[in-house]
Parts: sequence; structure tokens; C-alpha cells
Amino acid sequence: MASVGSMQERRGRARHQVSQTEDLCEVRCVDEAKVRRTRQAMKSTGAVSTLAETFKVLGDPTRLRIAYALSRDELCVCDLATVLGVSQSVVSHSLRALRQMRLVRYRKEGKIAYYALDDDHIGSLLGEGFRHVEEQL
Amino acid sequence: MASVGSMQERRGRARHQVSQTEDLCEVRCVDEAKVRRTRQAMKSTGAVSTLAETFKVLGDPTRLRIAYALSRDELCVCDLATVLGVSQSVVSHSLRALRQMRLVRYRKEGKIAYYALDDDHIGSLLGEGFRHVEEQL
DNA sequence: ACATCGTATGAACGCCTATTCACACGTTCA
DNA sequence: TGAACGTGTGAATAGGCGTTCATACGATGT
Repeated sequence: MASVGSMQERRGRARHQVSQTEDLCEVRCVDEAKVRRTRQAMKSTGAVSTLAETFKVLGDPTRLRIAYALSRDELCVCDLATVLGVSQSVVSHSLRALRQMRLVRYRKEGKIAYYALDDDHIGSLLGEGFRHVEEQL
Repeated sequence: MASVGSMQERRGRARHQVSQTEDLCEVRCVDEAKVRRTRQAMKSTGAVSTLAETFKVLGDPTRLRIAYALSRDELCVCDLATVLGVSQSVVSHSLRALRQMRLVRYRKEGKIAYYALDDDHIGSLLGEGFRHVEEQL
């Protein structure tokens, strides 16, 4: 195992050289005009990584079901757990992820936390998504 | 530890009791009407898991960038690699994932494979997504 | 004050996944 | 035919992620 580790270290240094070779290798069949045009049209790294994280959060069945449920009605954690048939802990962890991407908001009434979609865009996204998957059957 | 294990073996029935306790624990604060309504509005397992996988595929920055690039123009694998500045292998693997979810289609011209978005819905999804993330800055 | 309830959270563990490397395949051209 | 090219893919490895368990916290009611 130790020997494998040292081999990987050696490989790691070789990467720079390899990457230069790779770059040359990548630039063979390019349609320069198209490539430049597409490059300029590309979104910023920030927008891409934020949207990717948003999609990733919605890419889990449990969280997706939570988001869809909240697009229909405001619900507390316990009711969400009941609707989905999963534990409260799962719902809470899922809501945390959805919260961190600002997909849901919540208000607290005593000890009960009522969650809802934060934005109508999310509802549109879900609608568009479901329309897409339901169409191609 | 071993003695506990054997006790549990002898009394396998205890499991049912535990799960019942859990169920009871989940069902305390429910608003029955809301729960029933939301339950009926929920999408089918198939639709949910398909859409979740779609989102998951788009939840990777590389694949998202590829999808967005293809929403602007038809591109071959090599040009995609050039535009994104990643290896051809990464692009190929990414395209495989996008292909499996029917997000992209391709036509082959000689040895060159030209990829494009399979569906306009995907473009709409990306548009809606980027509109959302660019708005909340 | 105490017990209970609804919710949040951290740690741990097993699984999934993205990347890299190496190679295989079919196509084109000399 | 053989070499170079564009592309696809399997194996391997490292890092990320979801679930569970245990526990903590504030609010409520007795």
C-alpha cells in the first residue's frame, strides 16, 4: 500500500507534462469560430456552480418530493415526514440542504416550523421538470 | 455484547414494537386534511425518480456546462473539450450520462460525433434555472 | 421545575460518483 | 495496410453524500 502511495506521488508530478500534451491533443478538430462563439456565451463560473448545486440538491428523490410537496402547500416538518413516510431526521437534514440553497423558507410558530418554497421560480422549475419527464413516456 | 445479540435473536418480535413506536412518533402533530391533500397531489414514484436523476445529472458543473453549451450550438466532443478546457475522456463520460437521461442526442459524421440538446424542454429548464440563480444576487 | 414535544445537528458508516488512466473501436488518409 | 485521429468505455481510486443514531435545544403545558 505504501508503495502504491509513492507511485501516485510520482504520477502527480507528471501531470503538468501530460496536461500540456493533452492540450495539444484537444486542439485538433476545433471549429474555431464556433468554439469562440460558444465560449463567449458561456455563463460565469459562479452562476454555473450555484445552479449545479441547486440541481444537485433537487437531484435526491426525498428532497425533490419535499420541494414538490411544499410547492403545493406550506407544511411543518412532522407533516412532511408523514406525507413522505420517512423519519423526521431525514426531513430535517433534507430541509437544511434546501434551505442552504435558498429553495425553501420557514416561519416558526411556537415549536412548529412551517416550511414553504422560497421562490416561485422553484415551482416553475419543478413544473417544467415534471412536464418534461411525463412527456417522454 | 454477545449476550445482548443472542437475546435479540431469541426475541425477534421486539422489532415490530420498535417500528410501531417510530410510526406513532411521526404521527403526532399532523394536520390530517393537509397531509391527505398533499399526499394525493404527490407525483408517482417513477416520475419523481426520473426527474431526480435528471436533476442529478445536471447537478455536476461539467455536465451542466456541457448542456448549456449544447443549448447554444451543436458541438463535437473535441470542441466541447476545448470550450470547457477539460479532457476528452471527461467530456465523453459526461455525455454518456446526459445521453442516458435523454438530455442530448448526437449524429455521427465520419468519425466525428456532433451533440445537441435532445429536447427544447431542457433548454427551458436551463434558462429557468439560470434566471433563478442570476436573480438572487 | 419537570416532562414532553417538535425540530436541529453532529458523528459515523456504507454507498455512490467523478476523475484519471489505459486501451479498444471504427474511420480516414497516405 | 498501417498509422493517426476522434471517440467510447472499463477499472481503479479518492472524495462526496445520504442515512441512521444519539443527543441537544427551545417551547409548551402541567
